[in-house]
Amino acid sequence: MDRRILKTRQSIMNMFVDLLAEKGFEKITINDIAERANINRGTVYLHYVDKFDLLDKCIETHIELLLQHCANNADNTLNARAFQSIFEYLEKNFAIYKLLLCNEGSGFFRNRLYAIVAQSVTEVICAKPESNAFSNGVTIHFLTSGFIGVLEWWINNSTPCSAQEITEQFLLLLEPYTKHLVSR
Amino acid sequence: MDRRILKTRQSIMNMFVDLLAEKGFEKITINDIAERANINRGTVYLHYVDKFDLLDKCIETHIELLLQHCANNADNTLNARAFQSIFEYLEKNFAIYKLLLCNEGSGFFRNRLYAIVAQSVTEVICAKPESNAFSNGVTIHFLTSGFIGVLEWWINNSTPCSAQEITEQFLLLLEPYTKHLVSR
DNA sequence: TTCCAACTGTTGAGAACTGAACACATTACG
DNA sequence: CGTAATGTGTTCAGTTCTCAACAGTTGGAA
Repeated sequence: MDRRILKTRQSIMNMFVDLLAEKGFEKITINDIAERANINRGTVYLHYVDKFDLLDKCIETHIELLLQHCANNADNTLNARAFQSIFEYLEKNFAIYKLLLCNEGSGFFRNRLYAIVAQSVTEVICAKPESNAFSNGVTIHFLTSGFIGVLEWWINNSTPCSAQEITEQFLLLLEPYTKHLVSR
Repeated sequence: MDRRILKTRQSIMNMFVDLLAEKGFEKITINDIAERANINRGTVYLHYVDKFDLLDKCIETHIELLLQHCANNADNTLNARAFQSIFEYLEKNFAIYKLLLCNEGSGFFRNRLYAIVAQSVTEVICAKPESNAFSNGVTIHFLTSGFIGVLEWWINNSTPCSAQEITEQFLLLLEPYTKHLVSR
């Protein structure tokens, strides 16, 4: 891709996240973003239709980065390493993900993450021979919701424990239900 | 000016100074600069004919910035405030000016600065009624050289004292000769 | 209310930058 | 020695970004 596009989008996204932290989504204007990013106002519209679209794309990008990080650090999507990888990445980029998960985005980010996690869980569970459509649905959403809940709690409370500790705790909780599902 | 030009030149200059500190002028290639600045190699040639030209323009730019800083902080070019302003600016941008003054640039920067200072001194001295072409020449170059010498010593020894101290010391040295020239 | 300032979203012409290619020079290395 | 690798400086068609202008909307102060 043309490096101008990459630079422009990166600049816009970064300044957008900064502004999100400073004044909240409502009060952000396209002018603000353009000014901060040192970019012509019209250029913003070449990449995003409006600031809602920018928020969407921003969330999408950070979901992408999160998944990419996991793919690099863990072979499977559902093992101890993968979980810890997620927690570590969120910890490292705490400021951004705190914003996306809680204050702003009004659930968009959570929903996207939920869908992705649910998909991964589904793949693991439905691969098992003793699968049953109904009980599977319950299990999948129980596990997914549980995981997202832990994650939100951890971020909302400003990572009160280390990534390793939360991973261990979470795996401990998971064990009784899914001994045969999650590879350690 | 088109903001793309400003951004491009700024990026090139910054990376150039970084590389200057890292490997020295000789070993820098246009490829290095383009890569670091995240810019197409050809674009470098749109702004600078080669790396020597880049060094020239770099020096010129930093001379410009130095003068601009002085203009903002002191009304006259030759008073106590102006001198301190220079020392303060050099101190703040120590890394860059150390490079330009000493290691690289092989005297270009010094010469440019010398000319500018000499010009200022000349204007002050020749405005005095008792001016005399010959003795003026001696005085001008004695004062200019003295000032540049102090400045080089201060930078080469990594600013061994504060900007205020060096200014005071310098003005003290200056006093006997130019009591009637320099306004305090 | 009216007015004013700020923001939005769009357009067009033109400038800056892009990648890719080119021929040529210099350097490193078997 | 040859030759492979790396760097130089230039060109070109195509893309992105810029500035300036536009009409329309919104929100707050007089």
